[in-house]
Amino acid sequence: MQIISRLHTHPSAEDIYEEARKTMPNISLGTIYRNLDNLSDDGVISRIAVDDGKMRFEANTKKHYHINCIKCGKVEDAPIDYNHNLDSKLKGLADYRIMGHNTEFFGICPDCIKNHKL
Amino acid sequence: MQIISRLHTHPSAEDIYEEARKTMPNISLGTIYRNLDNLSDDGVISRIAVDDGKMRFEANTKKHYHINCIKCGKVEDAPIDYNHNLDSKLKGLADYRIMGHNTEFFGICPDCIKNHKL
DNA sequence: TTATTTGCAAAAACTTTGCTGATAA
DNA sequence: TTATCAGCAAAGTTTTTGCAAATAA
Repeated sequence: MQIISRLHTHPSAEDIYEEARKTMPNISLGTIYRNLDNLSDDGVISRIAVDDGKMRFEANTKKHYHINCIKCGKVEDAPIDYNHNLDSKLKGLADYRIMGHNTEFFGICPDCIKNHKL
Repeated sequence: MQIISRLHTHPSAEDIYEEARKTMPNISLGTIYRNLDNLSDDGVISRIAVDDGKMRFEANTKKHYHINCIKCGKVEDAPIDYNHNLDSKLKGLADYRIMGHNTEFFGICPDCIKNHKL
């Protein structure tokens, strides 16, 4: 938990594992996944699904959006508020019991623009 | 391509494989993945990342949103328009070169509400 | 013939699970 | 002591890849 709070990088399980091993060299990846599951079931951390196939985690459980660089894969918080209004709007249009939404912006980050990476 | 156009269910690679085997019994999953990659690189189909770990595909390449049932996993198009304005708004706030966004609603579908599945 | 695509099987990437021993209550 | 959690390794799921044979240009 301390590790996730400390990292502001939206780490994957593997990232957290690497970080954890610095202080607990014998910890296993299975333990990381199990604790990540427990923490997110308890609502203490949140899971982020990015289009790159791996789950990411963060300590910020407040609803907010992310922005993902399609070149380097970096994920950051988007500087824009969660639109609760959108959920209300959809409630009137769909027969679903709407519980929320996730919005993920994609684009090219300043670093990759500067390095004109392809 | 015909298969994806015909199915309106946002199928996964596995779903498309099952469907393809009905007419081409010897087709392999590797071929499905390769063609799915080619088609989406060419922009003829689009990829949808849902939080359940597998990619889904659809023939509709027009920007739109999805709604995902957290009980049965079903994915449908959300009856709400893409908000181009949101991209413009973020362009003024972030140093990213914004290319678009994906919004995925989550909730419980009518069928699962009716069957009060847990 | 030359280039492209396929089937097949193996491997890769990410995540989950079973089991035994360690730790905590 | 009894319940919970960890390490380890095996297995599960989804996706990618190497290669020789088949097909298309």
